[in-house]
Amino acid sequence: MPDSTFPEVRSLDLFADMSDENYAKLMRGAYLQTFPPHVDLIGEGEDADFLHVLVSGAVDLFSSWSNRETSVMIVKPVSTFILAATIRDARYLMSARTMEKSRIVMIPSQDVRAIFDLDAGFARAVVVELAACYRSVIKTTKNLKLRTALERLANYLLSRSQDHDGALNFVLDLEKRQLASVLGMTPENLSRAFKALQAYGVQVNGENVVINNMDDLQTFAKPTSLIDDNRT
Amino acid sequence: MPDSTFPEVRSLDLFADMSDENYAKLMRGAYLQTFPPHVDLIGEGEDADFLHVLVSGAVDLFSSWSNRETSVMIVKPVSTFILAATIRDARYLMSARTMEKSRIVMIPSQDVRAIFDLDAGFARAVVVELAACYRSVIKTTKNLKLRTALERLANYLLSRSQDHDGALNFVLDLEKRQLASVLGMTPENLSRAFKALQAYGVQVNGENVVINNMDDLQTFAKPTSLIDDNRT
DNA sequence: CGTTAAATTGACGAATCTCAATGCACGTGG
DNA sequence: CCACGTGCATTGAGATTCGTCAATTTAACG
Repeated sequence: MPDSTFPEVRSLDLFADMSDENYAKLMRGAYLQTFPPHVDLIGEGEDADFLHVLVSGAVDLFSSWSNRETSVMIVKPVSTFILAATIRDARYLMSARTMEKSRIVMIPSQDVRAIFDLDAGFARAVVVELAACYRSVIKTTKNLKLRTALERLANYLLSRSQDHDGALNFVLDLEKRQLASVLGMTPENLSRAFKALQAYGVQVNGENVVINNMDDLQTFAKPTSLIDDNRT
Repeated sequence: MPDSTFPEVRSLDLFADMSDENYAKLMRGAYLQTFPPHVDLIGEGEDADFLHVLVSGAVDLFSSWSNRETSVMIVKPVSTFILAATIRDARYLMSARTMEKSRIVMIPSQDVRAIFDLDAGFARAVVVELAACYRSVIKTTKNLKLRTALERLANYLLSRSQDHDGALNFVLDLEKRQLASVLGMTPENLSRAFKALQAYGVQVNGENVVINNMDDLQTFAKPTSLIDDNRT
């Protein structure tokens, strides 16, 4: 609420197209908060009172049922989360916790909905953002239903390699236990999956990954932009 | 293009709030087509040239990878499909085929995007619709990652019971092979799952389902509105 | 009826989870 | 500096879930 209008937030695609006036209105009731690692931010089932914008750090969006828990997605800066619940004035479908020290801007949901009606540029950006989120989750579903755990892991490694400009060695950006949950498997199974990928030239040492034979791995993983690409 | 402006479409939430003028503009380039059963409408990977509105019949949205195929969702009238690809001017992530004889209105994607910018009511409706779709897919992901196939089936039956006003017996609205694909299992596994649910008082005869002991089934299935509810 | 596709059943194997034990890193406090 | 937690990762053994293949039964429809 102070003078600062959160420049990192302003430059987000979601807010870039709106008028200064409406942006100011939107941020009037917002506040920036810093959280330590491993702090619960949101519990699934709660009302979506705020749209959250992750400015720095990392947030785990997870869900529980019947003593089981799974990580649905990991949010990296700078991006928003739980936009859909805010729009629909509904309950959160996922819980959220910080993975590292994180700075988060919280914008009252009712303000988001109000400004949405006032600002066509913002409305357009929300739609484009939501459509991207939707497509991303569809890809997750296809990944889960069409592939085995080993295939999901292989494609995950190829994706990370792409993120590093196609590098043949890189560092995992997630704890293995986290990665296992994201990929829909147990940590034990992940360990064995890494070993199984040795047959395709993958070496893993701690958090370091080396792809010795990109062709072999790609032949096995059969990546496709209709599942693995984060952009289109 | 003719006089008819597709009243069934007009009354959809998505189009209800827009001006007559903009609705007319949107429908200027649209056309209604009737398809026989089991006709391919869309192949994944193709450009999203049209927003589709299913007026009657049923459409299967499915996806293939590496010789495998899975049904991601079933579309029932009256609703749109592949709105997200239209909005983002991207390629379809899913293929579509008719399950029965179906009437479908096809609206050029560029018109949808153009009218979106002109009509705030339409913009708002698109966002609300997309947010609902997003939340629905999140629930699908949770269902897949947190539950076994048997649990998914049990909850599916409870959902269908709810759809029939809580009736203890009802008729499956999908072929079993289709249902298996939607639930992420093989037809053989579905057969055995139905048998396994006998232990909880479920009787299946052809397409007829009887729930003899709702409490038993609910105790086993542990349904939750954060996964199973289609509305919120 | 006869043809076709779906559904079921059985036998088997692969994929995955669970439980328990061990190993390994990292940080704290002595 | 080292002992010792603590938590994550790994490994092994065994059970469970689930998929595959083949054969059979059932249902649907001309």
